Amino acid sequence: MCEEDFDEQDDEWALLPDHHQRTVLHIDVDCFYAQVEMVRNPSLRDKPLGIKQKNLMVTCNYMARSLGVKKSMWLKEALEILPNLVLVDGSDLSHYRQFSSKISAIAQTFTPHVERLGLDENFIDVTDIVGNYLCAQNDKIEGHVYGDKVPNVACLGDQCGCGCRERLIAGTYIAKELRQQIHATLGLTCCAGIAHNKLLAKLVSGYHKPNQQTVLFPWQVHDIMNSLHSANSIPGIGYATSKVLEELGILTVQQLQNSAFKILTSKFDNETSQRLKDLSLGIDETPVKKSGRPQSIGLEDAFQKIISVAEVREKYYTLLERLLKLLADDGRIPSSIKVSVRKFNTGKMFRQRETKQAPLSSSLFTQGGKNVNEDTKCTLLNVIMGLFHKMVDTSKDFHLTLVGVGFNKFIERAHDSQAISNFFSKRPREQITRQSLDYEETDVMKRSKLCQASNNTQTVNLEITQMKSCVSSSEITQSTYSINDSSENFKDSFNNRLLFETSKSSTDVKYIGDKVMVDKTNENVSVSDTRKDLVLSENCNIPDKLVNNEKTSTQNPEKHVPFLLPSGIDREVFIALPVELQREILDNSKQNTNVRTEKVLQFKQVSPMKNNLIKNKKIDNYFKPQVSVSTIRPNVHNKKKGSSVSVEELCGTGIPCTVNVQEKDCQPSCSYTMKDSSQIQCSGTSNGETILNSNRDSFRVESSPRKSCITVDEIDPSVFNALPECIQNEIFQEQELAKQICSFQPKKTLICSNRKRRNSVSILKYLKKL
DNA sequence: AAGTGTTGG
DNA sequence: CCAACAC
Ligand SMILES: Nc1ccn([C@H]2C[C@H](O)[C@@H](COP(=O)(O)OP(=O)(O)OP(=O)(O)O)O2)c(=O)n1
Ligand SMILES: [Mg+2]
Repeated sequence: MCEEDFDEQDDEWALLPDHHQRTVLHIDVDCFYAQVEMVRNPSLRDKPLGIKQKNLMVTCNYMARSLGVKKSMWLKEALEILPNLVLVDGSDLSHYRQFSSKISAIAQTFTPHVERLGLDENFIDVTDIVGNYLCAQNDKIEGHVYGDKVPNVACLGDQCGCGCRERLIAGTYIAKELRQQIHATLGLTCCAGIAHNKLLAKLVSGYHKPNQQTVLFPWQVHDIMNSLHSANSIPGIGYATSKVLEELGILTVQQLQNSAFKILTSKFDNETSQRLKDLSLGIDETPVKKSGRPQSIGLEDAFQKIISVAEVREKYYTLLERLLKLLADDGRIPSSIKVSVRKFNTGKMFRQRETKQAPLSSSLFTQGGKNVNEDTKCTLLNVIMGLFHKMVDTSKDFHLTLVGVGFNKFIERAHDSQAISNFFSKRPREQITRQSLDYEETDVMKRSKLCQASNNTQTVNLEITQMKSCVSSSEITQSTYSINDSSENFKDSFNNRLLFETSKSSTDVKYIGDKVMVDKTNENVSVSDTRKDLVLSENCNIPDKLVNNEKTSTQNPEKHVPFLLPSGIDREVFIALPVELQREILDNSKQNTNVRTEKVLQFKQVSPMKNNLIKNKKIDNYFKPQVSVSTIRPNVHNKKKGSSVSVEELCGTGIPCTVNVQEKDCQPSCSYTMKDSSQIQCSGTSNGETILNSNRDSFRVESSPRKSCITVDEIDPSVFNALPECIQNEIFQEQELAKQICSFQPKKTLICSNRKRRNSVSILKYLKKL
């Protein structure tokens, strides 16, 4: 055991002041897959429901849980406990993905700082909007306070004084509103946790389930951390780490809190040791990182046994066909493929998978457009089988239990010269390529007046929620939340995308008590029939005063943030834009830079250990990137003259390198040392053009004078709107980059660009308003 | 364990 | 490329 348990004297721990500057929400949908299935088929609501994949019941609804069934049970096991368990196959994730992206989209109407975790969880950093929800003179809290017996207790005294109390209380209003919107829009209930960092928000969100929310104040951190038992109940400490901790005699969170630095560093590197300690104390400075589009798209298939190459090929082919569809929907081009197998293990199931990757030529995908041709399929299958043979010696017997394929390292689809002729002609919207299927393909909804409505209405039984319909057409037929006559108004013929706000004829829905009013173009039509179960499910507990709301809605913030569009952006145009662009417009208009929120990362994520011994003295460690990529670009310009060296990316390319910035004769000059030790040199010229010379590759660099920072409102909206989505996207990327650079240090400005970006730069000048 | 996804070394 | 972690 660890005899140094209470040895806190060694000052090797970096003892940081624990800040409470942020307000972070974590939301987690209740029994996600099961709820989605119940929304899709309401007759399942009053039955114990399990969702299965193969022989596993991945989740089940709360009724089933109350009857003794647990998440992640074997089907067999679950049926023994509950023979009349209703089962729905959940192998097809597409419905879950759709709902998932809509959840994130709703969160993104509050703030862009939304990080997805799996399909049903989101972290939301609401620090920059809590100000809009601060209410004078009230201690009223929405939902539970950690440790309370009943919800809505008055706030205990402020034991901190830094303002976190007010911010967190404001956070409870945001969480409440967000949850209501998710419910009103999608029919899903969820839990929320409100705290000053991600770890605590996540931990606390699970304290009252289902359909409830809980806030944790900084002075309760000690309590909540000590209420945990085994170390691996901390998110981030998984199986492997806790096994190693066990070897050190560290089993509980408390033991980890009291562990000595030296003990941990005997098995983990310094960063990890510090991170583990911090986690045990509830300290977590990791930022809420905006989730972009997925980094990988993959499929796998598990089975009892496969022993012939023919079967393997068959399996891979089936997966490939499905995967290519997902890929086409995504719209990007993968530059790498990954193939995996799981071999049958006689003994334990150590060593789960093996994978092999191979680069892919982008030309495989640039020809047929969306639908890859048969040749490509064939080529890919051959690549896959090639990789397979690297893993499995087929001259001997083999026994596989899983095969998988995935694409990664995506690049945006290039737009070639033919596109330029189309820039100024209006193309039918249908021809415009869709950027992504998933969570980028989301909707923006208007929320501003909604909570005001609820503020003014105190007499109804249920809190009023008024939303524009935003269910997709496919859901309209299935969801009880649908509105019969809404299809025309809400379906965007463009790419089958639904808009939350469209024309004047959009339909408002009000949920009032157990009745629903449909308010169409200001003409009230009451709908009474099937709407009852629409309001709030009778099977779900509805605590948190969703039901008896008395005055709670008056506690909602007066101030709300409506969408303010930057000048020059027409609302209609805005709405027609892909969500990604909408978001960027909103970002830009708020003058947000990533730098503010995505601060220097002081702690890396828990990292796995290698051979149970982590190097901790290698000089290397001191030169690992300390900042997230998005902060790097601006930092380049803050570098001191002379020879400051740090790890960077090669401006905007994502390629890691070491940058050495110097200034000679007022011209920026820097050299980049790439990972493979190759060198890229660059020096500025007076005409604003810079060419990078590399012994490895050629990079085109444009040193951008300030005037090239073109903002969207310099572009005629109608012209802009007529552009293909992909070009619009580029322009925004360009602007984003320009904005960051302009807002930092225009003095030394280097913009590295690839070919694609150069195109969009050159076309910008044609788009400026006269 | 299904089936996916992200990240750090 | 893989291990570790997450849902
Ligand atoms: N190992 C896992 C864990 C989860 N999921 C899926 C099924 C769940 O429905 C969904 C969300 O996971 P959660 O852990 O949040 O579980 P639930 O949402 O189902 O239940 P809870 O109400 O406890 O959040 O992800 C999965 O496929 N495999
Ligand atoms: Mg969940």
